[in-house]
Amino acid sequence: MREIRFLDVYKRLFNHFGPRHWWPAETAFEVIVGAILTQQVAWRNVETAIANLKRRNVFDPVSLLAVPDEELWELIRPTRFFRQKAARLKDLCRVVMEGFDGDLSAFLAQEPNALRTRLLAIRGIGKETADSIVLYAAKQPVFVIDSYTHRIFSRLGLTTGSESYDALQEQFVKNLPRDVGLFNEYHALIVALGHHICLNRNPDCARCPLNELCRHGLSNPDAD
DNA sequence: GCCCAGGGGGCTC
DNA sequence: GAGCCCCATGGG
Repeated sequence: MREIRFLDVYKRLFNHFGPRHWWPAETAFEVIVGAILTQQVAWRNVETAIANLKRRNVFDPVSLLAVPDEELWELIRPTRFFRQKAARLKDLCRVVMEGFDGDLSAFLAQEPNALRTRLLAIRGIGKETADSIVLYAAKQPVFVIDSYTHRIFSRLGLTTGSESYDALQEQFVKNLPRDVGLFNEYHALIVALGHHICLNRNPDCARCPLNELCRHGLSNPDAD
């Protein structure tokens, strides 16, 4: 019942959008930096900031820690809240340096729950950011919840829309096979749907796959 | 000019 | 736990 519906939504989204190839990053370090910088900001601004960091040649834990705060602020200014985010980036780098000799892959190779707990202990890394890092950088099967997930699945009638982060995550985990590839693709597809003719701006868009899903009552996942 | 993006923390009640 | 404010850029 529920399990089929969560998978049906996935299938219909995948049929519509195709593979999303997430996370848009070349390295694990880039995933982590992007996950912090993307908080409450459009992704294009993150791309600008990452390009700035690469151009300045400070795109690794050691170099980034050596940049004076004022200079780091200017490099990541396009991502809003740049003073906070600069401190968060440095805190993360410091954890990797002090606990793992700067070995990022060793840091990410921890047992997933331990990694998540360690990430959550860093100020400025909450559940969504931590789970994004565990899923997309460490490639462990945790399901990432974001605001689109809350909005879309309550619109579909599968959830109430007022669940906590943990409760909604639990819904996905218990109704889907625990597969890192599926979790990776599903969250990316949810974001794609959220971006596509966004829910509040153009709810009547005839081509919106969300409305398509609603009209068909999620009953025919293979007919798209 | 106005709105809002791929959040999180701290505070209050 | 919910509600509110703070952080403070840039494109449509």
